[in-house]
Order: sequence, then C-alpha cells, then structure tokens
Amino acid sequence: MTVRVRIAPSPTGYFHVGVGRTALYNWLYARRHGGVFIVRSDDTDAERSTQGYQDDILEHLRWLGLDWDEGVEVGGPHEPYRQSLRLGRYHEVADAFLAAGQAYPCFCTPGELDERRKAAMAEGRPPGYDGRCRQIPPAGAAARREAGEAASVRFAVPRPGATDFTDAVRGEMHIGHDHVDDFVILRSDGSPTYQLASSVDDVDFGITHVIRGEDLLSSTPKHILITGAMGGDPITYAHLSLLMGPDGRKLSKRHGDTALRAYRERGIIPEAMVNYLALLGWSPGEDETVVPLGDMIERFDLGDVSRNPAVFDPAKLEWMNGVYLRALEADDFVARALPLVEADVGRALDDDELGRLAFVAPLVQERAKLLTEIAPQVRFLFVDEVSYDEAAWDKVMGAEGVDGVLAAAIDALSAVPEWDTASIETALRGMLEARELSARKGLQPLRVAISGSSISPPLFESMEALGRTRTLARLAGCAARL
RNA sequence: GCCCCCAUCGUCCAGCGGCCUAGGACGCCGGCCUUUCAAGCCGGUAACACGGGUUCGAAUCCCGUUGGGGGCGCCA
Repeated sequence: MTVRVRIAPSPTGYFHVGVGRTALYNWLYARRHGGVFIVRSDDTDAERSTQGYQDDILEHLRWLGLDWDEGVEVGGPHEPYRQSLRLGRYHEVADAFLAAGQAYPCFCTPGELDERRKAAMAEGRPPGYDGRCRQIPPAGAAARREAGEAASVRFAVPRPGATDFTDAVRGEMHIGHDHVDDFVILRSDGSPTYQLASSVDDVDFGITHVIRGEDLLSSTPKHILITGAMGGDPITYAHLSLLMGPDGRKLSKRHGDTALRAYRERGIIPEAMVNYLALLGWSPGEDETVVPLGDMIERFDLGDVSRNPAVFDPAKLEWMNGVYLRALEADDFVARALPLVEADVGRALDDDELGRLAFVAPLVQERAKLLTEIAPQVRFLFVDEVSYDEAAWDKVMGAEGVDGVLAAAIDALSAVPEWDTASIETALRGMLEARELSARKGLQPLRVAISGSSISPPLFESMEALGRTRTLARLAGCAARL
C-alpha cells in the first residue's frame, strides 16, 4: 500500500517552526517510502483564517524544500484540498451518522455548557459534555429541529468502551471512553469542527499515516471513532513531542520567534533549518549532527523519533547555519548574499562591483554564521562615504600616533607598483617594520579607516578590492578627520 | 480535579541487560593560530530525577514517588 501522509496547517498564523518540523517528518516519511506527501488547508475557522497566512505557509513549505505531490495549489485526484470548499461533504457524513444513530442533535447552548463545565470542575467531575441530549428520542429531536431550534451535532461515543491503538512513536495506547466526551462534529451554525473535517478528509484522501503533534494524542480516539463510523481503513498515528522554549514551556512568542519567517529573515538558510529541525527529535542512530538531506531520507524512521519534548535552541541553529554557509559553493554563496547586499546598499550592483563582491565573498563566507552578517561587512566596498562605527573610531583612532600611521600607510601604498594583495601586504609590512609597530597596532587604524569598522574581511584583500584610488582617498579623509 | 505522554550533561541526541570509570553535538571555559571579527585545531566543564523491586548483572525491564509537558472547547 502506498504511504500517503499530509500536513494540514490552519492558516490562522504565520508558519510556526513546530509545524515546520511536523511537515518535515511527514515529508521525510513519504520520501523514505516512495509515498505521497499532501498539503491540505484546514481553514474551517473562517474568523481567523486569512489568505496572507495561507500564502506564508505555502511560501515557507517551499522555502524548506518540502515539495508536495498533492494538495493546495498543485491539485490532485481529491480536489479541492481546502476544507472551506468541502463543507457539503462534511454535512453528508454528519447526516449519515445522524441517520445511523452514530450522532445526535444537541440543543444545549454554549452558555449552558459553559456553566455546567464550570460546575463540574468545581465538583471535581470531568468537565466534558455530560451527554444530556443523547437521551432525547430521535423523533422528538427531529421535531425540535424542524421547529427551528438551533442544535449542534454530537458524535455518540460508544459507552461503555475504549479505544486502543498503536502509536508509531509511543507504542500501545489505551483510552477509556469515560474520558472521551460526546464531541461536537457540527456547530449549530452548520460549520464542521476540526474533529469532523480533519477525520473525514483523512479518510477521503486515503491517508495512511497521521504524523502530528502530541497535543492531539488525547483526541485521537475521536478521530479513530469517526474513521470507523465512516468505514474507513485504519490509520496509523504517530505523535511527536512538542517544541519547548528555553524555559521548558511550550514554545511561544514569549520566547522570541516562533515564525519560520523570522529565522529566514535573520539569515538562516533552508538547508540548515531542515537539518536542525530534523535532529530536534529524530536521530539517525549514530553520533551524527550534520546529516545531508539524502541521508535523512534514506534513514528516517518513526521508530527513531524521540518521545521527549525538545527545547528549540537558536544558538545551535546558528552554529549549524554557519556549517552550511561555509559548505556552499563560492558562487552559490554570492548568489544568496547578493539580494541582501543590494538591499543594504539600496541599489543594484554593477559589473565592477559584482566582481569586487565575488573577490571578498569567500573571505566573509568563512566567518559568517548568518546571511545577514554579510552586507555590513562588505558595505564599505559599495558606498562613496563610509559611516564610522563610533565605538570603533573612539577606541582605535584615539590611540597615540595614529596620524603618523595613516601618513606612512599613504606613502607606502602610493608607491606600490601593482595594486594586489601581495604588494599591499609587502608595502604595509615594510611600513610596520620601519615604525616598529605590531601588526595589531599598525593595521587596525587602517582597517577602521577604510571599512569604518573594527570588524572587516582581512585588510590587504579588502584594500585590493576597494582599489588604490578609493583606499588612498579613504585614508587621507580619515587623517583629515582626526 | 480527571486522563494521557515524558524523564541521560544547561540544551539536542546516542545508549534498547554486561562493550558505560555513560558517547557525540551546541553552549560555556582554557589554549593554539592570528592584521580585526570569525572560522579552524587542541583540551576541559557537565548528566543516567528519587525510592523500591526483577536479575549473577541495570541508564537500559517492572512498580511507586517526584518533576515537566499535553488534553479535558459549538479553537485547530
């Protein structure tokens, strides 16, 4: 049987890193088994769903490289893949349940329910629905509905009873129906709840494995009950532990960023994000940390998924990003940096500038952890006037004898026959020797002078990239500014 | 309150009865390298929550305690 898995995000917020991880595990499982990965939009919450969030989700799924075989925007044999377009189908299923006595109308109002829930809590009873309307004879219920009385539809959970299933990551599960209330499948306004819509879709779309967050573990009996009532094939469930913030609480906005978009904007590249997310709860078995995507696909197994909650650690993510950044081909690195550099400079670079960027790029590549660190380090190459970092200026330019160093550097560099790194180095080292200065003391003012910062790519190469005229002008301008 | 899940270094993971004086990675600390910042290299720090069993032998199996997480919605 072909493996069919899905990710079904609800477009009620930006694409969350936790959803990203769940999507990744589903995708890996599908690719590992030659299965089908489906993207469905669980947009039954009309109030909170927006097109903007929907776009953000698909954009980031693509950004991560998680291509889907069926679903939203790409289509497939089970179109449409948006729940808001399948409302009729949910009613069909609910009506069938009603007719078969597997569901019943409930006339309790949200207010009453709320009151009873609070009372039950206060008395220490389970706060779930008490099943009151299940006693109403079908004929009477039908009459009341025809008379126009508002009613939701609840699933009649078999009592006594229990649901048993084997979770692919957690093992044998047994949940007594005492702890599963008669849940609503259709709201009184006729809209389907998540429980109904999601389960119906899983059956209709032929989903074989549901890999999702642990927060849905407790409601799995409901989904199994619906699947069974529909006569659908049993589905294998796999519940992933949740992602935590640094304080051990569920990862939320309080801990910083939960939106994948934020990490992307910070300069994380998708390869690193995928690798980091993959290892946040899954282990290839060996003591490996950097695992190429191909290996992941080959080795991914639900049995190797960790059951413990995992703390999302941005520091490790950034370290890993550095690893991937350094592993990039030189031109690939430039290609990824270019948009950020151009945005930083505020215009497109011309051919000459592109050449200069390509020249220094490998030097910044070996020291960058984030894509966003690049532009500030190469900016000095593309602006007419550098803005000096105040702290760097004060610290370096305030030192004794800086004016002499600048003058000597200008002299030495003016005399350089060929403007290349080696000649520049020779000239400057000669200057250092003549003035009996350490490289640390004698070069740092030059760095600040040409780059505006005490942090820059290596000096000699930077000067070559800048060009003789600009370098000299910047040194002179700096001397005048002292 | 009730139900479910989980429990190895600060963090992520390895370990699935003897190979464990518990391994790797991030972080942190120290050193080397060095024209800045990084990167790199070397070294160090640091954990089997607790208590009972089972067994010749438990990080590994069972029970309990404690702790953490999730759920108990006409949200998804």
